[in-house]
Amino acid sequence: MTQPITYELLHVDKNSGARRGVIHTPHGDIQTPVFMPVGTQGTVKAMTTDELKDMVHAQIILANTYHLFLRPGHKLIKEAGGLHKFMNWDRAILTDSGGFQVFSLGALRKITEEGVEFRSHLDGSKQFISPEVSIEIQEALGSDIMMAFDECCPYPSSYEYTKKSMERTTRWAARCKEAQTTENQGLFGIIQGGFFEDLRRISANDLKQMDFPGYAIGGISVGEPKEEFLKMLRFTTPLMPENKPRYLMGVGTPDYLIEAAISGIDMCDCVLPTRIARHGTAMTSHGKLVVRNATYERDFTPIDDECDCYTCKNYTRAYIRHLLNAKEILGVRLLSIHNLRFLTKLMESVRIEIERDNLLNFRDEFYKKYGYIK
RNA sequence: GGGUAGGUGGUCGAGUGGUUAAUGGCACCAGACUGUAAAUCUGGCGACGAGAGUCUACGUUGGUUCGAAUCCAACCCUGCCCA
Repeated sequence: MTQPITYELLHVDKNSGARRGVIHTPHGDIQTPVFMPVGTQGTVKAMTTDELKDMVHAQIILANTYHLFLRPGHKLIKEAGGLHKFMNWDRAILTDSGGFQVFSLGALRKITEEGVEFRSHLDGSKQFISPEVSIEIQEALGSDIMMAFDECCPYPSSYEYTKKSMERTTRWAARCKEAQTTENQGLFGIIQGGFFEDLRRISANDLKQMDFPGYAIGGISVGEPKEEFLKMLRFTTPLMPENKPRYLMGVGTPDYLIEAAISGIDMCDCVLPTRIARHGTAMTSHGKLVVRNATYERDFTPIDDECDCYTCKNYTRAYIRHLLNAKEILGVRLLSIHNLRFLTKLMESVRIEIERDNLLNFRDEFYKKYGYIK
């Protein structure tokens, strides 16, 4: 069968080693490195799909297996014609497997070799997700890229626990691959191993044997110090195949995204831009800006004077602060548009700078203005 | 004019003799947020002080008491009812 997800390497930055490429999917090409907005429940919170295309220029978005399984149910979405049709999005979709919920719903789940029993955060009911169930759900959703069902370990975790967990994740990955029945979806393996280099190496090697069309790094950016993050990122990325997409899960902040690209990552996703937008904070070229704060009460300038987004072209800090203060939905919407566009724009710049072999200089310039965050 | 209920910190509103600078909500101020249990959560919120602490406060004035937002008196003001 022809592989539905393929990676084409266009250029490698001679100075940083960063990759400029294209991922071909059944729902269009993705220019990489790419930032993928997260739309857990079949919606990037507060955004219409037209806004995601026209204002944010999103090439691909995420959705979540666990959440859509609980509500409205994957069968309903299949009945609707799949998630693309259900949510009116004709570009690529990547679905997370529910693996992150094994981590984030720590208190509400029980892990066994067979799978994970969750207490639904919605109604407390018992739910069970195994590698096979996760794939069944993701196939029903019809995403372009499915993720293997994994466990994302908390930070810190002991060597013993991390090792057991990683080995189980590897066995689960094999079961996911075995369970897949569709030919128009690509299943990515997830490298785990916490903050232990030998475990990362084992995980990467074992998963490579299974020949997935793409690989992800999971289990970092879970609250560790930045040095730890960078160390693990720089150690793990070179272990990933060069001819396939490399996806760093759950990142993030502008500085992390640039570092990821430099180390050779092609894809990143994060809830941060939309979440902090809802909480009143903007990402800007000069660092983060808490628009809620009283300092901006009479600031009639845009969120970011260097931004080309709809929000920055049309609205002021003072107005957005007022909307947030008055709890008007528009404030959250405008900030979400801005934050998402800020990151997709950042990645556009990253792609251009890679082509010019100039990403390292770009990073230095960016940090000068943005502030290097430890 | 008579009766009645009441006047508490930005606001609404608890508190009816001491451990009360005074519960709580809201407003306000700040912080956190990284494969979304998140339009959420945490903290602050009389003044001065880095702090220990000091001072000023529960309509006003006076009183009772070791001690008063809490009890008493007069006055001022507000709501409601009657004339």
